[in-house]
Order: sequence, then structure tokens, then C-alpha cells
Amino acid sequence: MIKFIGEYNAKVDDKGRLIFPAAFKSIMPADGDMRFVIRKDTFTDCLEMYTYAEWERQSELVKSKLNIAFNEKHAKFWRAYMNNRAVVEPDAKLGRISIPKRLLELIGVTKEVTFSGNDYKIEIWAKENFESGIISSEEFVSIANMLSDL
Amino acid sequence: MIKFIGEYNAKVDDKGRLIFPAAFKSIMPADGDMRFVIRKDTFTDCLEMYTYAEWERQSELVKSKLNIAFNEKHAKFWRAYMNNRAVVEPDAKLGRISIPKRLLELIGVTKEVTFSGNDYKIEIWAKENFESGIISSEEFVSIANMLSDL
DNA sequence: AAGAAAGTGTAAATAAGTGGAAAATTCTTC
DNA sequence: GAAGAATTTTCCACTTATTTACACTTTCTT
Repeated sequence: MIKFIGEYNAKVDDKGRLIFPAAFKSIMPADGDMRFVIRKDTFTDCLEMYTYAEWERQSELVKSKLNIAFNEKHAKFWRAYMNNRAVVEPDAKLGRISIPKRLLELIGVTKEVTFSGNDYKIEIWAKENFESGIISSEEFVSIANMLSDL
Repeated sequence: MIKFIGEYNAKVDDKGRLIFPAAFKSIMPADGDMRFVIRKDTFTDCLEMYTYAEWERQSELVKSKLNIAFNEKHAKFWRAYMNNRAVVEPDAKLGRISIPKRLLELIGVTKEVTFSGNDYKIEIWAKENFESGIISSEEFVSIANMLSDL
């Protein structure tokens, strides 16, 4: 499975597009499916970006646990799960992706974004929010200690 | 199978028609069946829109869980499930669909609607009601936790 | 049968999205 | 550090989608 590592910045062009970093593009199979699914993160002001294949894997798993037709809670959950999503694909020549304005606004993007490779997904941040979104080293250590009990 | 992802708005024209979003149209097979089945959602004030093929699959699934012949409650449910339906097809030139007034009134549409791709179906909302139909992130997380126990 | 209402089709104007060239920058390699 | 390659940015042209407007047909009502 593809794993994305590293951080890259990009500027938003006059039509709201941004260049998908070449480093990420190069680890995608050259002839394969270049579609990605993007979603607003549940907790924080960033977007999650999955390969289409990875999204299908996840969404089928979620769907298999739900009874959408008969259970009202499940139906609502599914709606929220599918909310604020978009499919994007880098264009052939330049590798630009066009993310709906609405989603960029949700994470406060104006001029620049940070793509942050996060294993099987990529996170997209407004550049100015990226650093502040990372937890402090104190908090990091405290959570690490908590985890060591497991 | 076709999967619809993303949210798009459209305005209702003077005769109650609305343009089916190009993004959804483009993922339909070019020469294939362009009929859709529309139905009032069971729980909330929105319409569900299925490809004709998906509707057949879906309704067979529901029917298989019911005992229509011998269970009165099931028979009533089935009748209600089949109620408030319509078949629509985008017109050739512009891709507009004409949804019966009755159905638009049921979901409170006046000027604008939101098409919301929901994987195997599309939901149609009165634009002003769309956001309020989405559950809070707290509720989302609580259901997610519940599901992960399964 | 005439008029009104609803539905269907066409056209043009506007808005939005897509594609490509080339300049500027960054990164590599020598 | 300089030359070349690759990537990223800016800018503009073009195509497509959406909106608005209006004409025509059919159906229903009176």
C-alpha cells in the first residue's frame, strides 16, 4: 500500500487550484488511478486526502457495519460520514488539483497550503495553521507516556 | 458500481426544473440508462435519488427483509416505502430534471437545492435545510465509537 | 372550443472550470 | 558555484456548465 511521507507547501492559483506535490505524485503507480477523495477532518481544521482505492476500502468497511435503510441513527451517521467530501484528480500536464472552494474555506485557506504526508493519507492545512495544529512537545510526551501503559 | 461523491447547488427554474450537476452526469456511462428513481427519505426532509439499476437492487434488498404477504406491519411499511416516488431523466440538451412539485414541496424547496452525493445514492435538499440535516461532530464520534465495538 | 395551466424545448448570456504557455523558482548534478 | 533539469507559479485563452429568458406544445378546466 502507498504511504505518504513529508511536508510540502503550495500556493493557491487564481482559480482555486493547487499543485499536487511531485514527491507524492512520483510514488503513485504511473499508469494507475490518480483519483483522490478529500474530506474535512472530524476534529481539526484540515482536509484528509485518500487514494480512491483506500477510500473504497474504508467506506465499504463502514457501510458494512450500518443498517442505513432501517436505522435512523445509522442513516444520519452515514450522511455525516459522506458530508464535505470531494473527488479530485491532478490534471495531466501540470498535476494541479481543484478542491471545491467550500472545503478550502472550511480550513481557512487563503493563499498557501501545506500537504502533510500521514502514512496512508495526506493532510491538507492552511499553511499558517499547520504549525499551530501540531501539539506541543510537552503534550506529545504526556500522550506517549499514557500510551506506554497499553 | 457508480458512486456519487460531493455537494453541488442548483437553482430551480421558473417551471420547477433543476440542472443535474455535470460532475454526477459525467460519471454515468455515456450511452447508458439515464433514468433515476426519486423518493422521499424515510426519516428526514430530503429526497433520495437512485440510478434505476441501483433502485432495483435497493428495493429488492428491502423487500427481502420483509414478509409482505403475512405480516400486516410489513405490508404497510412496504406500501409506504413505495409511496412518493417518481422516475426522472435529464433532458438531452441541458441535463435538466423535472421533479414533481409534490415531492419538492415535501422537502420545502423554493429557490435552491443541494445535491449531495451519498455513495450509492444522491440526496436532494432544500439548500437552506442542508446543513441542519448533518449531525454534530460529537454525535458523529459517539456513533463511530458505538460501531467500532461491533 | 377557448383559455389557463402545466410541461417541454430552444437559444443566448453569464459564470465557472479546464488547459496550456512561459516565467520564475527550486532542486540536481557536475 | 554554475548549468541544466525539473518543479512551481503566474497569467491568459478557451471550453463547458449554469442561469435566465422566452416560445411552443400539450393537458386540463370551464
